[in-house]
Amino acid sequence: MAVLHNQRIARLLNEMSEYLEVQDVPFKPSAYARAAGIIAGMTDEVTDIYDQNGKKGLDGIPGVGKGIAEKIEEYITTGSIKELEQMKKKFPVNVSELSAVQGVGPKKIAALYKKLNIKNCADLERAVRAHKVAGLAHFGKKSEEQILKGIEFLKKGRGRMLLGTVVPLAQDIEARLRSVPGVARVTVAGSIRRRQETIGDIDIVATTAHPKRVMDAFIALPEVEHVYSSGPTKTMVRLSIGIDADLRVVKKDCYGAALQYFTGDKQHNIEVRKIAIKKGYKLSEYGLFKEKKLIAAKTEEEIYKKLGLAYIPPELRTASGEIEAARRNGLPDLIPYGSIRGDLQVQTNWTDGNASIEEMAKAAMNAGLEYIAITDHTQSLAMTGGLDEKKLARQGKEIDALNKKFKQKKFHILKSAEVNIMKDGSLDIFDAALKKLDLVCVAVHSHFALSEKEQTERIIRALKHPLVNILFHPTGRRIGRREAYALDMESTLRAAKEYGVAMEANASTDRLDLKDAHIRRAIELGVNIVVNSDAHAPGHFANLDLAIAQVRRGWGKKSDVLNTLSVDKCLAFLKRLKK
DNA sequence: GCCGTTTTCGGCCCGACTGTTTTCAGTCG
Repeated sequence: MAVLHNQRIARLLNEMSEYLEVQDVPFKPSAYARAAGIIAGMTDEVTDIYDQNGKKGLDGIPGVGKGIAEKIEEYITTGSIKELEQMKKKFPVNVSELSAVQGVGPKKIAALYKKLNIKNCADLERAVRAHKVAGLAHFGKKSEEQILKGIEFLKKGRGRMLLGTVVPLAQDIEARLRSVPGVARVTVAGSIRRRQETIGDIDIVATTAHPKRVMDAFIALPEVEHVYSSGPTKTMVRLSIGIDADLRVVKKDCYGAALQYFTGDKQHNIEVRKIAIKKGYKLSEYGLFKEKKLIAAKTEEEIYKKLGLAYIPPELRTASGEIEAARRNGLPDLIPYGSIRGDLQVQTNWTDGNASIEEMAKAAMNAGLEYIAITDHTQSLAMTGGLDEKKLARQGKEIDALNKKFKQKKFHILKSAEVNIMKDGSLDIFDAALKKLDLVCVAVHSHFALSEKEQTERIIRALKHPLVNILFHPTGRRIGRREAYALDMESTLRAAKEYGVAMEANASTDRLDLKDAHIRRAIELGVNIVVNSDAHAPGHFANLDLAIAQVRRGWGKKSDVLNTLSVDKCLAFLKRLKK
């Protein structure tokens, strides 16, 4: 609940920022966007701060001053912000929808509205297809092509939401349904339970002796916008955030069968049911039956067991070899959630993070971590104020001092950097400075459009560098926003193995990069994985489990992931890899 | 609209890249 509230305030401030920006208002947009970013990453509840200390308390939040504090207060007390509503009236354009199109920003949105009365993506697509856009100032043929491509991409991702967006909401709904009197169990199943990177709808299984009470509570949730259908065992609704949710209520005795039925993906379920048929059984959401006799239904474990299979963890139920492996008892012992001991990608306010090194360290400690690596951007990523050799040295001194301070707490801060890989595969920091770091991490942030051959050669050259330990977000994709750059993953992974570089499983909600399939291949090739949050704010350490989920989907064990080790062992391992 | 060991007023993050231009606006994060 807490997180959702902050997200909501952050979204509103972001909207303020967008509308101010299209109106070419100077400086205010970045002030609003900054405040939104900070609030989105906060672990404390803004409404709690307001309840306890009023506007003064809000003023104390970094990035929030008198003006924005007033807006937040207005939102908390009245549910809307007058100025935002007025701006929307004056400029009736879906700014967030249009700016989601790659290459379309505030200036272009303003021009498109003023010249062609374009208010949303549908308008834009029509205008582009009629070639009305190319004539405008600063728009040409290529702009039209780019816009069309951007719109197509958005359409492909339509209707699916990020795992990291949906999980907190689903867990929140789960908790609220569980508190309904008479409810025995509630579990979110479906693609969320499998921890798939994007989610099409929320499937919930509940057991109770009083189905109607749960259904009524479900329909009465404030998030419910529309009820498609509702009966004693199944209710389907649309939630206001733009995703459907289904609640299925079964008797306590067939809980396992229902869960099994609603968790596996389509193909997994078909395969499992085929096995049942072969053995003379029938499998449904009500149980495993021989003729009419119930064989198993209470737990998933007993159902799989009766079918001659080991228990298959939800993340693996995708019909990609898990059933054969379960039959010969060859499933991997998956890395447990919560087993990361140190986070090796953390940004701070030295560049584009929004908290100090000390604040991030404290948040990491609170999240149960034993160490973090500070990995701010380097100089060629100018928009983030990337660090050069001098600044890296200065930052190193600050880290030394903090390590002294945290000595009794046995918490360790490592010196590192997210070193930018240049177009030719070289790094933008001299080796002499890199040698002073505890570990060197590299990443691509530009020249996304190189051919597959060029991109692969470029990255492999960086991996070959004798000081490089980890490749961050190896494919550069942003789910639903930007495709991965063209990259020969097989060659890249083989190079990582040869040159002793670990691959990151990045937990940022729209990255999840490497993704499950690549992780699985990496592990097959003996490449080590590192699970990182890519935290830019104290609240982001909570994302680590999202990447652990992807490692699990990639059949990863604890021993495949280097930062499940203690800080000393992890560093020693990375050094040994390089030899 | 926010912020302050250069400032309570006057700055606002330091740049690369693309596609549009014919010297530069707009986007990216």
